[in-house]
Amino acid sequence: MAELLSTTYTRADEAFDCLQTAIVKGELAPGEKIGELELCSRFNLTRGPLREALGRLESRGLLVRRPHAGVKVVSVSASELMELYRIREVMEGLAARQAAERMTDQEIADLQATLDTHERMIDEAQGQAYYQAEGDYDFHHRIATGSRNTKLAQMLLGDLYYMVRMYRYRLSTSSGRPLRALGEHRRIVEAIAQRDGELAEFLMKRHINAARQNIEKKIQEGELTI
Amino acid sequence: MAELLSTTYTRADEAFDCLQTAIVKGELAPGEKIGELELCSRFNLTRGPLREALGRLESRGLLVRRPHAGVKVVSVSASELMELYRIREVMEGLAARQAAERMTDQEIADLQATLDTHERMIDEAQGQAYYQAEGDYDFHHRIATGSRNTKLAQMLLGDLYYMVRMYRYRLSTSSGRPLRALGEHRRIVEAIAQRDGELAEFLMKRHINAARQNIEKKIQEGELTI
DNA sequence: TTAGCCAATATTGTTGACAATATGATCGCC
DNA sequence: GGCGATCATATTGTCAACAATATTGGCTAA
Repeated sequence: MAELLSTTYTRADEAFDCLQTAIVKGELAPGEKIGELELCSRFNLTRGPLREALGRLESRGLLVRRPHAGVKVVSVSASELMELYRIREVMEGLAARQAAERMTDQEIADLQATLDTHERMIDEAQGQAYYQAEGDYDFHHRIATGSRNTKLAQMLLGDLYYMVRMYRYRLSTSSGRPLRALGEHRRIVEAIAQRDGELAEFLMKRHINAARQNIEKKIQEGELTI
Repeated sequence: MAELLSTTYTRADEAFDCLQTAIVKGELAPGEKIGELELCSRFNLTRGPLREALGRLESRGLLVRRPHAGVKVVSVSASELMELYRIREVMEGLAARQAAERMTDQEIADLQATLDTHERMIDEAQGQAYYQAEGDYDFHHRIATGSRNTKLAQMLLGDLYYMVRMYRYRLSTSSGRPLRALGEHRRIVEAIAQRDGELAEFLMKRHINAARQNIEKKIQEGELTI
């Protein structure tokens, strides 16, 4: 069924991955207008596969194209970023509920183990927000997958997370937040382990809501410019 | 800024639209394997734009591609369709809440007017499920747009609805449901008109949940095969 | 001086030919 | 006779040249 082990990796896939990570990491700045030939030379690609990748990325909302005028990386305003978090809130709430109903015991055990890893990371690499961000991503990734809701996972992992991650990279995490976030993660996993879907949904929604408010505060304080 | 009036319509766009409607209308059956050359002759296209359109459609989950093996229309199982409704439930709940907060009075008035039109349609074209489906689509479309949440509207209108509509076309609406659905629509609009976002969200979620249960029942009764 | 128009240019959109690969049938072997 | 490997074929992936169009700079006129 799921032939994701398909070893065949086409140039268009390569182009897609390269561009996506470049956009997410900020190597291609939001609002930046980029030419096809420039991208070709930069990633050693030809225009055919590149254009196919551009089409996919446009479809996912990471860049906008105007016929004959070129392509530019999407720039998300502060208010749009907040809207993204509102969407995450309800979708990940659903994911948590379904994960509580459907994750295997093994998966839950693994999830708890990763939280321990995250805790060590936070201790060791104090202030290095990068690891925290990666750990956070890992946590949400596992729950999205654990929901066993293919489309939901696809929308979260394929669409929303990439847009959110665009801003994670320049978001200096506030000193207190990582530990509080870890605590929230633990409570969510607890609820999942107890197969309490309703509680898991509630906690997840509150967790993402808190993250949103945290970012909103920073934007208002001018620590984060978008 | 928003040059959506951009009159330039590229071949790839054309290909995309043609294929999308063909898939939604069932002219390309789910699970059907289709060759590129066949599609080219069928829609009078060349392979370049076609491939770009295929990429976009794959990215939206309407078809799956395996390198060198061809492309086939996605086939959604009954359980996956139910999962789609679970996603709709939370996302449209959010849309309704934000619509209650943000729609203009004019938009709300228009929305109420369309409900009157729908009522006439149901009266006149008794049993003609097609009009009911279109009216229903119109209703949900307006609320998604009215949420003023760009990404949310994009995900609903660009992704989910097309997948759901694939099955709308072969779903014979049960005699009682259209009128009940209209009543639910009216109550949702009422809540929006009173700017009661919480209630609008609750009613929308219940509305979609009812639709899901309706379909689920039909599937179990064997009236609808997927 | 500035506003509007026009043309040159560079970029994108499109096309058809070429290369690589999965499929399916044939043949040989067990 | 059934099963596995091999090869031919058709289909997809890739490429480079051609056509169409939006932008930009300069020019003219008010």
